[in-house]
Parts: sequence; structure tokens; C-alpha cells
Amino acid sequence: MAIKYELIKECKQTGARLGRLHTPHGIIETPIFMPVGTQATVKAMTPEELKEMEAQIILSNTYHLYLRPGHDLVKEAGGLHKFMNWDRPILTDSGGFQVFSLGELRKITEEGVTFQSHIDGSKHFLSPEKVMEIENALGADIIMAFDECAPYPADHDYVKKSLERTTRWAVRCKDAHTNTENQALFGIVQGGMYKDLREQSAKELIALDFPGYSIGGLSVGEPKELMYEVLDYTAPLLPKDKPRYLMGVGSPDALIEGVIRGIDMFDCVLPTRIARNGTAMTSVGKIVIKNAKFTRDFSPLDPNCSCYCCKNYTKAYLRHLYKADEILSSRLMSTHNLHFLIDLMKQVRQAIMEDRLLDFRNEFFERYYGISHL
RNA sequence: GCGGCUGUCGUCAAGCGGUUAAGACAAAGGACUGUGACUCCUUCAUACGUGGGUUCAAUUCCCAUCAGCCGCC
Repeated sequence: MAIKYELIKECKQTGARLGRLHTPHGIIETPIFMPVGTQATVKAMTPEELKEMEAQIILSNTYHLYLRPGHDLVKEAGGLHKFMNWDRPILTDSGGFQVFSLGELRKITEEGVTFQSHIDGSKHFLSPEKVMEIENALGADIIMAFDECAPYPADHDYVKKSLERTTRWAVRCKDAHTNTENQALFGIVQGGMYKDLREQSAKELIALDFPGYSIGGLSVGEPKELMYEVLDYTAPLLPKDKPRYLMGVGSPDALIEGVIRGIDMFDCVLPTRIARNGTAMTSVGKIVIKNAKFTRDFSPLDPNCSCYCCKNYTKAYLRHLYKADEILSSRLMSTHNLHFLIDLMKQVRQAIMEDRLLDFRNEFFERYYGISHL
């Protein structure tokens, strides 16, 4: 087996899980936030910088690397770890989400997905077998099954057909995935916002005995309360001895709420994307650095932060960099936001250890959102 | 001093008889959740150098004046 999940303890206040995930490239402490590096790079960050902020695992993307530079080339380079100079664990997403976000450019059939490259318009075909070939070539520690992420809203009938196809694709992925010693294949639970469908999807996938499970099809535009409701009844369906990964979630509140509902892993482009667009997450809430009120603010982004950005630079300087369209703006803001979420999860783990995650949540929400959220 | 050209939002700049006076940049605010994203959205000239005149109507035509630029002495 490529990975092994070790449940250390459950928070007495919330039931949140504290654990360790053993992978071929090291141990990950869970719950964890995974920075996203779609194109074999976490945008604007070097691996050394990611290590300095204590990133333990990063995510990359099958769809993008298949189109460019091509999985054969990555394999020729010695695999994704070597290619991008990252020796810690990597998870690759399957391209299922791109099928969803590509919209007009794709056509889904039982066999797979025909789509046009967003880069040059060329036609391609991805099937579960092809995706496994690509992910095997890339060589990540954890690889995702090829799924369909249903849109929101979607009617019951469509979501049911979609999830059943995702299950059939999961079977095909499992059959096609041979490198089980070095790469753990995760199944993806779908089912939209329907309880019976989430139950059906979870049941079908658990029967296939994957080393880990993720919950997909959330954070696709539905209200947060609805997402929490889906998590409330979906997470408990999953095996306790396997890691649970909520895909695409990264706002501080959703991370905490997810952990409370039993999630172990998260990934999201949010911290790096909003960083590049000038927004920082801080211990006292969001900051839009371009706002005029920061023109002469010579204090750090977050007074309670120990990241490289906060230790060395002021809001006034960061605002200047952003407005001047300087590359360093993206680098420093990304450094901070990633550090912020990684550190948030560290605090969450500590709170679970001490059986006070609910207290931590309430304190955090009050500081970050200025509301009790009780 | 004499010719010529130009004066429209902080900047550049369309419009040349009846327009809600384009657009771009800047500025101000917002969004972003398995990255098609240094992207996207919103707001931003009762005002067209100034004063007269012609006209039903003038940023658009005429005169004067001021300012800038380019020539020539």
C-alpha cells in the first residue's frame, strides 16, 4: 500500500480528527491544507519557500500537465517530484474538475470526455484509463480518480446518472491503476446536494475499497450552509480508517467547519489567487491591499503573523507593489496567505489535540468575521 | 512682433450643428473556493480654455481674448 492513515485522536468537543498520513514522500499531519500548484508550480512560490512556510503536500493537475508540457516529458524528466524539485508528497487531480469548468469546450460520454484544449483549441480525449496513464507517468503520491463534477444547481436525475457514471469510471480507474505500491488512488464521492445520492455514491465507492476518499462536487456555487449540510451527512459515511479529502475548499471558515465535520484534507486556489489579486487573509479578517486607507499604513499585513512577508514588509509597501504591478506583490501576498492557512490548520490540529476545537472556531470567527457564528 | 497649429475628465483621446460627450490609462470600491485568472465587475465630464455672436439648436460655425506648440524675423 502506498499510503497509510493513522487516526491519532478525535476532538471531544467536535469529533474532528487528528491524524497522520504516511506517504512515499513523507508523513503528512492532518487535518491539512494543500497549496495548489496546477502547472507543476505553486504560482509565484519556490519549493524552498513552501517548505519555509511548512507546506507538507501540494497538489498538481493532470489536465494541465497532459496538455503542457505533456506527461511523457514529465516522466522523461524523472517524474513530477524531480521535474519541479519538490521532494515532499504530491497529489494530482484527475482533470475531472476541468471537464466541469471547461464548459462549452467538452462533450461527456460513457467512454470518456472529448474536449478542446483551452490553449490551442486542439481536440483531445480523456478516459479513466488515459487519466491513470497520465497520473502514473506524473508519479504523485496520491492520485485522483477521473470523475464528473456536476454543476450546481443540477436536478436529481442528472446528478444520479452522473454519479453512477463516476462510479463506473472509478472501477475503470482502479483496474487501470497498476502502480499501487507507490501511488494511492482516491475515489471521489459525488451526488450533488442530494442526501440519497451522496449515500449511494459513498456506498458504491467504499465497496471498491480505495485507500482514501474525497468529497467532490461542493464549493461549486452553492450557499455555504448547504455545503455544510451535505458534509454533515456525507463525511460520516466514509471509513474511519481512511483519509477524507474535501476538494476545492479553502476559505478559513469552510476549512474549520469542514474539519469539525470530519474532513482531513483540503486544497484550494483561493489563497494564491486572491493574493495575486491583492487580497490577504489575516487574523483579523480580509484585507484588500489596494485600498487607499493603506497608503500610509506602515504596519505589517497581520500583526500576529510570523511569515516572511509580515516580518519584513508594511502594508504601504505591499500596496505600492500591487499598484505598480510588481511581481514581488504576488510573491509576498502568496507567501502570507499560504502561511496563514497552513498555520490555521496547525492551530486547528493543536485545538483538536486539546479537545477545544469548538472554542477555537468561535474565537477565530469572532476575530476574522467580527461575528460570533454561534 | 508676424504667420500657422492646438486647446474636450488627473492623463491620452473620439466626437466637428441636435449624442446619455466614445474609448484607454489613472483613481475609488468589490469579486475570486479540485486555477482557462498579474483576471473579472462596478463607479468616475449638466462638462467641452474664456467672453461674445450666428442659429430653433452650438463642444461642433464666426469674432475676440487667453494659453501652449511650431515656424519666421
